[in-house]
Amino acid sequence: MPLDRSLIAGLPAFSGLEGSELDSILAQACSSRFPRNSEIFGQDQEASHFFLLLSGHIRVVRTTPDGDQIIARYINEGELFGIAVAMGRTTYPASAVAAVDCVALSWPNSTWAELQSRAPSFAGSAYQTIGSRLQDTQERVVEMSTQQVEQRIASAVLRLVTQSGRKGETGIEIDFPISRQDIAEMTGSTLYTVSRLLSAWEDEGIVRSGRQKITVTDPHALMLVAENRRRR
Amino acid sequence: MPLDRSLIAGLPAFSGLEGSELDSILAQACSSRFPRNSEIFGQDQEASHFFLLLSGHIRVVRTTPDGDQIIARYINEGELFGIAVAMGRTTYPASAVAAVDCVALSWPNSTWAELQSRAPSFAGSAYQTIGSRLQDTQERVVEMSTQQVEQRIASAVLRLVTQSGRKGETGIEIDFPISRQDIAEMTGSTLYTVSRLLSAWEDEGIVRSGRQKITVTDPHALMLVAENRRRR
DNA sequence: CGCTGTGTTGAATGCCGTCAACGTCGGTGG
DNA sequence: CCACCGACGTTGACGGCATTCAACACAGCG
Repeated sequence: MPLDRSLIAGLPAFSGLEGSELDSILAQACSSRFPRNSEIFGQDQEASHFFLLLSGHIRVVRTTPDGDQIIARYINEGELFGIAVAMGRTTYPASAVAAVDCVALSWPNSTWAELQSRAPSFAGSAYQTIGSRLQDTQERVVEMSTQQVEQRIASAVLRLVTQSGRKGETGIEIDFPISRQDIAEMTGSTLYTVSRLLSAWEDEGIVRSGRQKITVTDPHALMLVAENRRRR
Repeated sequence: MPLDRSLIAGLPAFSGLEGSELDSILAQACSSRFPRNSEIFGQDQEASHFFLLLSGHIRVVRTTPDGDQIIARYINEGELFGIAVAMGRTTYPASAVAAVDCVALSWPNSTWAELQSRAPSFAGSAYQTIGSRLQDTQERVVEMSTQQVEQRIASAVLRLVTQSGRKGETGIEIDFPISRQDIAEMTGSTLYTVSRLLSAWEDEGIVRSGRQKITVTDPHALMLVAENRRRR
């Protein structure tokens, strides 16, 4: 079954392309389903494809030689990932794991060069994606260098709700399962510290949280925490 | 005076280009001298040019709203910098300061699009530069998340000597002036801790250091420190 | 009904940041 | 040439933040 261009027509990566161009791009793509917690690709694997996430959420994880794991970022719907080819890499620098059941398009890396010349605005958006990820990562380095754990965790939770938030009954909730350990791996902290802080914030009425679930009930207060301007 | 193509012919950014193409690229470039400690461009400034460092060393610095400074990286001879345009940015995300007297080529951003189509391999190398900086920065996040200060500082010093080292009499030395404060801003530490560690390493015969100068006399031992496998 | 993954909380330790005081070098101007 | 001054470097003492370890609670699931 051919893929319908409506899948991708609205995405920023494809803005400025004709319908027929969309079709020819899609003709080379392949759609796949990835169940929750399955690995889409592994760190240091030979990079064979690049991907576009159609639905779900993906966790990008780096593992150190001695087994520590770091969450590099979460990928949201409509974003490119696994674009090692656009960076001139032959292996994936991290692994990608489905945080929930996911659907993604994939293209063989061999199509990259042709795609780039046929649809330069698509390639351009890939480069821009890489650029903004560089910015994000630099920002993270700055945070880790200058802020203490509470502020970093508050910032991380804020980013999660703004990028992947869903309106719930009592506030904005992160719409995929996320554990204390996950937050720790995003902030260079430990699950114990995260647990303590979430408990403290819950006492202050800023968040509500439970098993693999975080709801921010007072985003403004959390912002003050992130900026270390909270009155205590 | 026109610029001679020998200035750039050997650089990886221009590999695979014809001599005449080099000349036409150079025709649009402008060569400038930047004295030590002068600012080439400032953080959040409108990005007007991109640059290639011909000689010297440049420090890329991010400043936080409350005045903390972080050294994002050092630029070495032959590297591109200030390539905000390749990331689709309109402002520079950090400032660039000459660590020593420098000479750099610069191109107006307006030439980027034409350069990209006329010499795609040049643009490609810019994208690869961005990609490898993303990798480096991710690596730095991993280090800051998993290693303690002594290991991070050892790694930073090792990177400096391998990327910008010069053989001295007693070992490999970093060939531009660098202070304890600079190392601290590269590692998310403080000048006090850096000073203590350098003193300790000097007692162990791993480094020799003085005012704005660091010489590694035993790189292998420093590597063991970086990997936390030193026998004490 | 146990088992595994997740979350909570207390207590103790220690790394490293902070502050203070002092030492030293190098450039500059009288 | 010398005195001065600012930038840089060193070292000790102290303290706090966050990790570490341990023990327990709870949920979901086979």
